[in-house]
Amino acid sequence: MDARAKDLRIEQLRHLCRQHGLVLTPQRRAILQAVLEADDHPTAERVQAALARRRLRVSRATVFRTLESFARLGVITKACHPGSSVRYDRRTDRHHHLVCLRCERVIDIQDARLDALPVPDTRRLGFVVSDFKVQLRGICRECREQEDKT
Amino acid sequence: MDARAKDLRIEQLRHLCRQHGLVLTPQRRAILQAVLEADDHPTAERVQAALARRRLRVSRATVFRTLESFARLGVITKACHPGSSVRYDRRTDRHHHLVCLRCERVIDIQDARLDALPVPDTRRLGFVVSDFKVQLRGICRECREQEDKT
DNA sequence: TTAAGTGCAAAAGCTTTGCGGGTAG
DNA sequence: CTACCCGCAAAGCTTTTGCACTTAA
Repeated sequence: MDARAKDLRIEQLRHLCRQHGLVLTPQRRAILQAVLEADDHPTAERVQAALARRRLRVSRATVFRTLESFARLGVITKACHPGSSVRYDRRTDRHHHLVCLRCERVIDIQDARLDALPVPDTRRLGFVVSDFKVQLRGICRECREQEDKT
Repeated sequence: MDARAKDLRIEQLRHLCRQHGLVLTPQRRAILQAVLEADDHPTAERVQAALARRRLRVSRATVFRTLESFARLGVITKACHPGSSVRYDRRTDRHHHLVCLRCERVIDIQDARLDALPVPDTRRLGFVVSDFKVQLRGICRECREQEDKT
């Protein structure tokens, strides 16, 4: 993600914080930056590790609390995945995911034809759809190469 | 799920076990039955609770191990979801999900037009797609009603 | 019979919570 | 000033592991 886009997102965060009576602390800013720099749908733990690499110590509790509140604010989203720890996605725009069933990696893809899919009517279920996402499930390159060796 | 369909799935499990040198133990059979009877993409813990309701005591470790190996065998699948514990799906056929962003509930839907989606070419990424699934994200009826109260 | 599976208990990993002290606005 | 936020540490979940005992085929 380029610097310009990152600045915009920080600006957006500043706005949302003001709007919701939250303080834009250095920790919050750093956590958002770390997520924006990750393209691998990181867990809280990986976000903390990325901060540590930059010599920023932020407590584990703060990382968890902050990511959760960012997701509530809509600055970032939660990625759906088959594993067992929450993963966050820096993207809030429409895109789709390749999900590796072996290593549980999640890879972003863009595809105009998928964006145009016909959203079914879910009103009779009382479910209000705000967005959609296509998951293409399969095996990633790395996992296939690993397999070939055995 | 009707009795006939359940029997077929147990038969399928027997086959797969034989094929992979696994023993079809009473625990494994009971765990599969419990998953087949659940329509809510249960966690390991909920599967164990369902067994307990039927007065079947199966250790936690066995439930975890077994669900994991069922998913590897392809008797059941793992559901992708935004939360923090693994959830299993009794369905192995193509279908789609409504995901509630508030309570993280996952609801199955069937839709022929979604089934007919144009799958993009991911070969240049080295990713081999075996299946796909559409996630419609939004807020479920229960969560909206809850919200209206406040 | 005997390889494979299970239960148990402990360890390991993930997430939340309560609280006292610190800080932005 | 004052509400909000952070770090810490402990508690609460979820999942895995090692090992001795049991059992299905």
